[in-house]
Amino acid sequence: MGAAKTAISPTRVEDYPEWYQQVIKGADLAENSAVRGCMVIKPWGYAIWENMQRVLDQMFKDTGHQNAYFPLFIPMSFLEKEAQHVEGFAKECAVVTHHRLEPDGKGGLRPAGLLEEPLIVRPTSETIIGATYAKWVQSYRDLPILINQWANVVRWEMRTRLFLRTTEFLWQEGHTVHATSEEAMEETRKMLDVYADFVENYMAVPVIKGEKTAGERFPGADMTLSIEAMMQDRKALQAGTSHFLGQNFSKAQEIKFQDKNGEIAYAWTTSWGVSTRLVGALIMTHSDDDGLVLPPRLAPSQIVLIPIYRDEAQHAEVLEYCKALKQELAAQMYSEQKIRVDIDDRDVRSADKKWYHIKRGVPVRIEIGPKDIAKNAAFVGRRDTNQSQSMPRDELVGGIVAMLTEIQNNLFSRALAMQKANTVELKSEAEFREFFQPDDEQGQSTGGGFAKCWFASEAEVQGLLDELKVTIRCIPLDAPSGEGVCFLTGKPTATQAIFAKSY
RNA sequence: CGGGGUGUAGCGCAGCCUGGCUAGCGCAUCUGGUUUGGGACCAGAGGGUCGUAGGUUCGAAUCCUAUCACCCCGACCA
Repeated sequence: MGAAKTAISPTRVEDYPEWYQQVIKGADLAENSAVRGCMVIKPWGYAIWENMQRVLDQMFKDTGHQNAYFPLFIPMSFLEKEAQHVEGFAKECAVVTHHRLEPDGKGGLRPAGLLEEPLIVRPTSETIIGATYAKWVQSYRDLPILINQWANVVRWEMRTRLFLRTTEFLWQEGHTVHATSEEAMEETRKMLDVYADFVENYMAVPVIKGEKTAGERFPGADMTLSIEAMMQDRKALQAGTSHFLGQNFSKAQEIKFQDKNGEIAYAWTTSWGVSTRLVGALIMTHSDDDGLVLPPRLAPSQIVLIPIYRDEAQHAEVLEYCKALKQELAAQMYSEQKIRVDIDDRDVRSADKKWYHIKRGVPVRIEIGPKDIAKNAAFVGRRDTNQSQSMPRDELVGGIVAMLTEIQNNLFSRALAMQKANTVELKSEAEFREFFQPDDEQGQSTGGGFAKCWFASEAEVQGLLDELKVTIRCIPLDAPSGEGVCFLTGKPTATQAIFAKSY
């Protein structure tokens, strides 16, 4: 066979960033809006996010958290209270300075009603939530506070990309308060585990759990944990973070309480979040040159039935058969829910329908025509392997749960194999430079991969990292604890980290 | 904010340098027909203040001036 025609152009190898855009377009997930840097999330993309939300929300509740909602606006003075935090976010804040519009005399409008104190559109809510918690906490009996909110936030980024980095994005942010450092630390770790569990078992994206170095920490945190995933261009994507905030915010905002001994103590806080960026991670981990590939557990539609017919009489017969088959499939449980089955009965050529659903990543496609009905069979296509075959109807109905499970597992193991194949241990500057060298003259596909390296000091390696556009992703929680030798300076060190190019 | 670029039909573009008939092409859309187990073919149709404002000219998508918007590279980043 010659070069096969792909549904997405360019291919991943030809131009990865452009391929990513085209997958989103082909799957009809989202599009750019009239507002710079902000996206419109379309129904198919939003349905994926809703599935993510549903699963995560249950996980949060199962670990003792409740949902609440805090304001979109934060008084500017709140942000000023935690020095590191201000510094981290000041450069990317949307600021509301007026509360009214009036005619400008030239047929247009102009802002009026200057606010006494500017309001910041939340880039994250530590400050407004902390200020609220300060009022709620009096006694050790009020602790812990375990709250999550689903919200939108705004960060005025210079360059945006659909799902990966947009000016406004959707996320959840958990904010908790604890009486002791140990308890807050345990919460921080627990929520990282929840994220890792979700991303690996639902999104089928393998991750590395680790701790951020001081230079990569969340502004105002004592410790930041993250999960890092490898995309198909071998770049790293931070998929979730969990922060141990120590007493920094409680001191800045007076979150204090009387402990069992009657002493006044500052509380210990945490925060943790994942965003619509996860949709980007999903796309870049599994999709291929024919478009989106969705893991069954998160696919809005897990199975699509495509009727094939020539005339109205056949149409009626085939549709009848599809409806009955749908009922049998949809009655079964997969991943604690009824299987999501749709019949695509649109007045569109069947070949077009097939490609439509391939590009949208539907895990299982079932094509039904008169010939299949005669054999009491169905023509079944799997999106993960792109293989299709005729199956007896009984076998299909009886084996559908196993098939969905197999697809889910296959996606994960494929991604894990990819990650492992591109993770290496490097011991010298020469090896390091070689590893992160661009693959071609245009500098395309420059991912390199994950490099495990011993290093002695963040400051000492910074120059090299800037030069190669590499960052320290994390110090893996399971990193070796012994003594090593810094790959750059040769100094002895106890720290091994993962270095990678990143999004 | 620095350096480059682009604005022409829903989308993608040509035309501009060297001004000239009714502003074109591909995809998409609609109609009719032929097709129909695989991303169809033929014929036809609809759809444009050529980013905006001003200027030069008998005549401007094309030349000049101003302005707006967007894109790419850099600093920032879930």
